[in-house]
Amino acid sequence: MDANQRLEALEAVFSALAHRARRHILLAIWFRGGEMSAGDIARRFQCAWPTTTRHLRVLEKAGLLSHEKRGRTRFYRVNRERLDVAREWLRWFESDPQDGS
Amino acid sequence: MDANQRLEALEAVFSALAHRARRHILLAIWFRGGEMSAGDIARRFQCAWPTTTRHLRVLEKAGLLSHEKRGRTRFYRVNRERLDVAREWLRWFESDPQDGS
DNA sequence: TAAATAATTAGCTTATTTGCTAAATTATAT
DNA sequence: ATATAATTTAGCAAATAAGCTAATTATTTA
Repeated sequence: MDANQRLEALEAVFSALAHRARRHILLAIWFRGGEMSAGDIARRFQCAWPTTTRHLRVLEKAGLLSHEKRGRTRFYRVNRERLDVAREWLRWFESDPQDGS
Repeated sequence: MDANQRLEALEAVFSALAHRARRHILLAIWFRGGEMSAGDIARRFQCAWPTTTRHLRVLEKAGLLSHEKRGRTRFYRVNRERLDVAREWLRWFESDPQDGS
């Protein structure tokens, strides 16, 4: 992964995590065993199904989810390791700041 | 901090981190020694000063920055510990998922 | 006090995001 | 073949976010 890809990943991951519903979806899938069908996800939330579908797409484009189709059902699962993109960015602030002025 | 405040904090922190310029501002201040004047921040970025001012306000409302006024200059500093709000959310995904269905 | 400097606030425009309903797609069951 | 179920895509309206310029506020210097 080159520097540019890493920047894009950062952008996508942090943007995806910015919406309450999307954070909620990730948690819901994770605590259901890491995998959940689109319908079950949609039913768990108040908003209309197409709205949830779009949230799923945003999460998937960010690499935080992937899906597999079994019959007419799509199962989404969390790509837990992709959250490291955010974790790594946060790590910049773990060591004391240098004065680079 | 009660549950509702924690949710609001989460919302504010992740929303603030969603914008490239704001992440960049945090890093710039941090690596300048943890403190930097509004003018120095504004000059470091391509966008107009008022745009940066608004980014600073978003970051400050999220608790990620605070400022102190010395003369006519405002110095912003990073509230490093506030990033824990994001770190803690990410920790949900550290232990293996439970099947709670 | 007037001019200059540091920064913000106001207000406007454009772009993006979010939510909705209706229509389309794909797969299973009758 | 037809109907039903699971889900997405299309397309629109409303809300939010982001950028800009011009005006304002507060502080220091001449």
